Amino acid sequence: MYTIGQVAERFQLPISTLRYYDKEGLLPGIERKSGRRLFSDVEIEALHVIECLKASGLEIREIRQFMKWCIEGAETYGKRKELFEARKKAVEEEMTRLQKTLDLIRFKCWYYEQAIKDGTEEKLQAMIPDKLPKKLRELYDNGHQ
Amino acid sequence: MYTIGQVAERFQLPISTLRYYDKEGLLPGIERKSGRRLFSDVEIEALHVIECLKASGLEIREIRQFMKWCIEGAETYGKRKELFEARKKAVEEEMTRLQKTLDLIRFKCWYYEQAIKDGTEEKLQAMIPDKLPKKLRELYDNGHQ
DNA sequence: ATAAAACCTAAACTTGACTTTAGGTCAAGA
DNA sequence: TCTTGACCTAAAGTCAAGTTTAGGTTTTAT
Repeated sequence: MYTIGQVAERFQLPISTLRYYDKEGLLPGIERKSGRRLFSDVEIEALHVIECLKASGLEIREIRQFMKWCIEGAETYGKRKELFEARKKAVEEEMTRLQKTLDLIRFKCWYYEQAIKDGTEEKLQAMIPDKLPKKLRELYDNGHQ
Repeated sequence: MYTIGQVAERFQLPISTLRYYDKEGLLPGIERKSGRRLFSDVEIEALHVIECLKASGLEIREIRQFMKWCIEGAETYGKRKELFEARKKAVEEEMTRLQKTLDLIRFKCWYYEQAIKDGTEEKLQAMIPDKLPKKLRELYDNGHQ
């Protein structure tokens, strides 16, 4: 059993955030001793899942719904699985988007490197439409679809 | 030259968002004709960069700073390059984080699949600590570092 | 010429996820 | 015992990134 301070330290989260999660129903059935929250391994695991779902882009209110399903037991296995399947898809799409973002960023890094190395921006801008090396041209185009 | 409506359509953004970007200084020096904004290729390119920087996690106020640097000309090449280098690092880190998130999500998908297929949650939970196939065990651990 | 569609501004409002504040309770060490 | 640090709640505040509203102007199609 851990105090709220110990858990905050372990997850590197402010205590106020843990209280907020509890208030929002993300830690249903957490034990109390004379008013103080007692975090057990169940809550530690819940916090791992909360961080995972948050990182996947899920909102607090949807995480609360998931926690409700957990309490309802076996009858909600299907809903819970579908939720994670949907998060999988969302995260995969976000990674694809970030990969495209990265392509354009890499192009811009190269672009400014050239600009610093050998000339004015004007020269370079004239260069983009047709004289770009094939690989960089692809990076540029990727960023602009 | 494009109207705000045409650009909104092209980028699939609400018109109000384009006005907001302009108000926040993200489209410096945009032309006007009798009060109406006229988007040229310069603004189209700016919007591509705005979407890229936003996707990388940059805030509006920092994108405004970047746009100011663009106006200042060649003397800010260094600052602009450093900004993109920093965004590259940030996006790479985010992708690493999302990969870990995905590992845990995949584990949860598998977990609920098992739960639905062959039994109660209790049996499964007892199974996690030691009887997990090696590959899934790794997924689980990845999600909990 | 006129009416609808597209545009404009300023200012207020919204939303989500916290954080801060104010005022109090509890417990462990000196 | 006392006091200090860790904890508690409710309610208000904050912040970013828009969105909505209200009232007005301009363009375009009939």
